[in-house]
Amino acid sequence: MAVTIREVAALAGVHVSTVSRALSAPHLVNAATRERVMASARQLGYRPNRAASALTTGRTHNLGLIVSDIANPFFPPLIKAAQAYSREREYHVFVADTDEDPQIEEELIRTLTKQVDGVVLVAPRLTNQTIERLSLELPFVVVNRKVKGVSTVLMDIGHGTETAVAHLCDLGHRHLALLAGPRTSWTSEQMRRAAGRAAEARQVQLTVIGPNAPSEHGGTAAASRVLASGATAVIAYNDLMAIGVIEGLTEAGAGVPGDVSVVGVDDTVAGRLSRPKLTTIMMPTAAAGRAAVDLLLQRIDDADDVQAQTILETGLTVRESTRPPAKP
Amino acid sequence: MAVTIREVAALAGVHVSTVSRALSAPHLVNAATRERVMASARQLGYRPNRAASALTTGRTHNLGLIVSDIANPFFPPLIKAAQAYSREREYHVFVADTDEDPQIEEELIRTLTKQVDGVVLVAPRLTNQTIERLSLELPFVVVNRKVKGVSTVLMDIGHGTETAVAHLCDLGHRHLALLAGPRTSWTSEQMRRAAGRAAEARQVQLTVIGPNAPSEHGGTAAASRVLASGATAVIAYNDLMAIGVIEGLTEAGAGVPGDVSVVGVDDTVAGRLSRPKLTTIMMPTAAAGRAAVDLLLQRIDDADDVQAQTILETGLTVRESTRPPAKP
DNA sequence: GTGAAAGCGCTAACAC
DNA sequence: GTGTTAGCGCTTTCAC
Repeated sequence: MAVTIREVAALAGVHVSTVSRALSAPHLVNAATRERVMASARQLGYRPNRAASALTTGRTHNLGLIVSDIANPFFPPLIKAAQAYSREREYHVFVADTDEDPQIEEELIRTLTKQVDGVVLVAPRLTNQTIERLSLELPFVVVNRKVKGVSTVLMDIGHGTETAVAHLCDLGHRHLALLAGPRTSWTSEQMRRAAGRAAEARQVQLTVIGPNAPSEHGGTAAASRVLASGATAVIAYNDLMAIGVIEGLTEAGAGVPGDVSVVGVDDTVAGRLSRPKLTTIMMPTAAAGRAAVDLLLQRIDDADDVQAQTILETGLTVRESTRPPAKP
Repeated sequence: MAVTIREVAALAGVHVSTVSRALSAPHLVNAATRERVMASARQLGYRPNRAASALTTGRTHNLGLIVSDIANPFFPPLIKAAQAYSREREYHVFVADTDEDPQIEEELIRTLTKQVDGVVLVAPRLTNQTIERLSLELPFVVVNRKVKGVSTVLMDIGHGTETAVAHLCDLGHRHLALLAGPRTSWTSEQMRRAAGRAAEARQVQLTVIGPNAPSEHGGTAAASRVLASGATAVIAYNDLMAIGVIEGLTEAGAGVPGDVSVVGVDDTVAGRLSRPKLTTIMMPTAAAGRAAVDLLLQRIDDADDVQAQTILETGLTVRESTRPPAKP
């Protein structure tokens, strides 16, 4: 076994409790002894055993980060930022992937409960009710969802959607299709509403298609319905779905952006790399990752169960997949 | 605090140790009492506190997974597979990103040591010597690296590289460039050797350029040197770099694959999505993730420090970025 | 300012 | 087959 607080105490010629204090509450300890303790600790290469301290303090210094699909390029920048920021704040993070399955999600939270001080749920597939229930036992921060009593980080997709609709209308489109995401996605619901409002305001037709799987395949599968609807422009739930629908449309003989314009959401590498380069609603994923951890630690440290909320701006990145509609 | 083994014991009318046994060594307990214990546990929603049991058993049931850059599309499928497989085996995984920085990598391993039963190092940036030293304190599995005394999962990039060289030679190329990766990358070194051998065997010229950053930027930055070398085909260290060099070449007026052919490595979504679609050496990332966890758990459970090794096959995925050289 | 002692939740000898 | 006991490494009263 590795070096313990005992050995540090022995070397420094003090009691273990003094070592403990020197390390976690330095101001309670004489400067001279503190120095001696620190020196011994350094010399022995002492590293506190967090499992042990978790037992007494109830603080594990670990966080959970639960996402629906790590392989979706939306998540990695968020995970990366959350993890880097946690490391700065001396927290480790368990990253878990639920494969879009609410049951796995709940089970994961359950088994993680004892091992973490809090959990960040990104775009959960769980119902609000379930999240509310679980949040009684453990601090949560939810990203892209509103849940009563739970701190949230929201990316203002409503605004981004309006901008996208405006962009398409300005190009001259009069009939838009919206490819919805998973049924329990808050983001998808926000998009639907915002698109509905914006379309009405501008007097253009809107066809909602879905729910669809938030993947390339979800997009290709929806292509025929887009064509059947007669829409000349489509806004997809995310970049992956947008790329998929472009494939599907192209295969069906409809050019993008020649015949149909396509807008994605997330602004992932995928959209930047695929051709035509995707016009997409930018989601501030890295900022969201940091903000979520920030809120979570705040909640953990203060324990005044204040429900905080951070709203992040979205924007429209116009590239090559949108263009005025073909003249009939 | 949540429900403990004590309360379960009280409800079942037995001693805590009986509960502990019923849960972790059921065969040591009378079937009837076991049932009673189980029932009580279920009724109270008891979940063992792993931090506590870690303290006595020395087993945390956690693993560490350390990668250089989560945002590199090479990693997510590996992480996803490793995590899903760990979950099946009742392990949680800490995922950490080192930002390509060996110092962060070492520090991360150090702080993780007490909290995990073992660590998977994917394409580490640390020196073999450092890894050997660290492996004395904790079981390791290294992916795409050979380290004395440490179990490894290798993707046979040498073979993939030979296949790629053969493919380019068959197309008629007589001068190839190899864009090397980071200096401490085992994969890069294997590629260099295999490409050297294969080029010599086929009597074609090979120019090695690098080291380069394993990113798009690393690729664009190297484009001018590719052009200067006079090579008509280039094999890049990974897909990202390949995409970058294509951008760089295109900007410099050299068409891909018209003037120069480009081969990537990894077979990520990025390569499939970008245009021209990338010809690339396929790396079995998901399989590697599972294999790594498998080896690690084996090592943890058996403790006979046998050094195991799993070799995974690579292959060549031919798409649009390679073509016969332009006639001079 | 520092030491002594109890205890976090659990497991692992050792009795019986 | 089950209870008793000690103790994992650390923190935290409580004395002094």
